[in-house]
Amino acid sequence: MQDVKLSKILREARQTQLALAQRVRIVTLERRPRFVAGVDAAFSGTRVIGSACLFAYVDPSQEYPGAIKNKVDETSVVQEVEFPYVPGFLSFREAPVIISAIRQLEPPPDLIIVDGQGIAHPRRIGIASHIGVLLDIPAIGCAKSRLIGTHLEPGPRKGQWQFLYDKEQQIGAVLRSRDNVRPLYISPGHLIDINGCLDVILHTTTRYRLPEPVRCAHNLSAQNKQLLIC
DNA sequence: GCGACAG
DNA sequence: ATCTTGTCGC
Repeated sequence: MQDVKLSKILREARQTQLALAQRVRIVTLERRPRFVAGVDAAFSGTRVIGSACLFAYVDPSQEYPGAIKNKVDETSVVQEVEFPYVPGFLSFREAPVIISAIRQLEPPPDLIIVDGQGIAHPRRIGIASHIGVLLDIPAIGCAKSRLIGTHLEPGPRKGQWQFLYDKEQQIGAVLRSRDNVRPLYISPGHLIDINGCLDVILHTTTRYRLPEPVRCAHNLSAQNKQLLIC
């Protein structure tokens, strides 16, 4: 990626995003997911490690069974990094490997929680929406910090939240996933709405700030990164 | 023109 | 994201 061509590359990437954004659907989740996947990526030199962890968290026929921690499957894929990190274009850097990892999960996930934004993005197509649309699977954006939007400070207790706005539009929620921790920036990726996102995130988060599937994927990526170095 | 800016 | 030890706080 040479700087001289970066502007041209971003121009094309932007067009891709505008097309994908047309396909994003924010709707009420039809049924509670049974197989929930968490995904993340780690970097080492010129390579990127994408990981996906699948959990059978939610009982579709009953109330959420609480902190079930039964991992069903986990996958990891290594690729050469081919895109720089540019705010607003994260998906072109991380989505390819992550999608490869997700495709190897058995069984396929009913929902995916992505480390990044969903529609809380300048063009409403953050990495969670990007992945959700390409795979046609419900997806949630679960970011550790803000990309765009304004919001009131949510209360200090777990479960307290505030809407994230872009102008007058509600694009997500700022959620306290644990008592006294920095809030998470939650936003619909695809085939789900804000309420659905809060419902799933709260029921997949146990004793840490991040939802268990995402935490697992993060650890797996870091672990494989080490194996890659040695 | 000056900041802001997921991972 | 990554480079990195000890340390402040609940």
